[in-house]
Amino acid sequence: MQKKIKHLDLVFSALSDKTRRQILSMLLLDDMAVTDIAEPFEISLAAISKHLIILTNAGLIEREKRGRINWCKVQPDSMREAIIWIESFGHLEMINLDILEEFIETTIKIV
Amino acid sequence: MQKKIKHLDLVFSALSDKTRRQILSMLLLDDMAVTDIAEPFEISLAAISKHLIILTNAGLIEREKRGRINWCKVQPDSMREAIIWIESFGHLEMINLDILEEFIETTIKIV
DNA sequence: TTATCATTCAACCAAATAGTTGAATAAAAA
DNA sequence: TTTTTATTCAACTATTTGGTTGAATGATAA
Repeated sequence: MQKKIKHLDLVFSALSDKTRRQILSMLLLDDMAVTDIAEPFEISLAAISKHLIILTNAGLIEREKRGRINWCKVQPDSMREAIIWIESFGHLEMINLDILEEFIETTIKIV
Repeated sequence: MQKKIKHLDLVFSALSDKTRRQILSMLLLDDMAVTDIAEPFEISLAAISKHLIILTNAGLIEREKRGRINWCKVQPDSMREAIIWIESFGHLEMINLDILEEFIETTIKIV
């Protein structure tokens, strides 16, 4: 139970940064290497590396090192707990599917 | 669009603190005054007041001052955007309703 | 009016965060 | 072997965060 509390902190905290949400959106489309993830951003590679460590600690992504490439992939299951928590508000109304669909079409922009 | 980005930051950041999540859970049951919200916590009233300001800025709660009492109520709609964002992961699987129901029964504890 | 209650403000502190640059490590390519 | 590429580490800085205490404000009660 104590572990769960900590995990929720880590997940929400990880999601509270625009850069990290954008990274997750990118990884939704395909697994990527650290250098490629960093490419569209203007901050340093070391800064991106730190963001990836935070995402990894929250369980939101997983890493696999093959050769000198460190592959990153999104780990959607890690958000289950956060979804449950956040869904319990709004009196459990399921969200409007039209809005959801519209969102999907613009995922990358809404970060 | 820039505003939306900011708002998501504020919501996820507000949710990343255990005390604030607990406050939201309490407010789900009933509207409360600041002093009553602070009662179960061991930190100072001023610290609780700061948490409430953060929750207010994120739009997660609303305040109404009647007399010298500052009433707080949860504002579930403010989470819609966050729900949409977070739901887009896990490939849009709706969450398991059994898990959800179990969660509801223990809402206050899982913070 | 005076005292009390509810809440916030102001000033401060310690720890965490997000960024930097330059060096270190480790694998692949030349 | 030497060089290049991919990534992280180390040390540093500026800002933010979550907490404190004591004073200030503003409304109600005595």
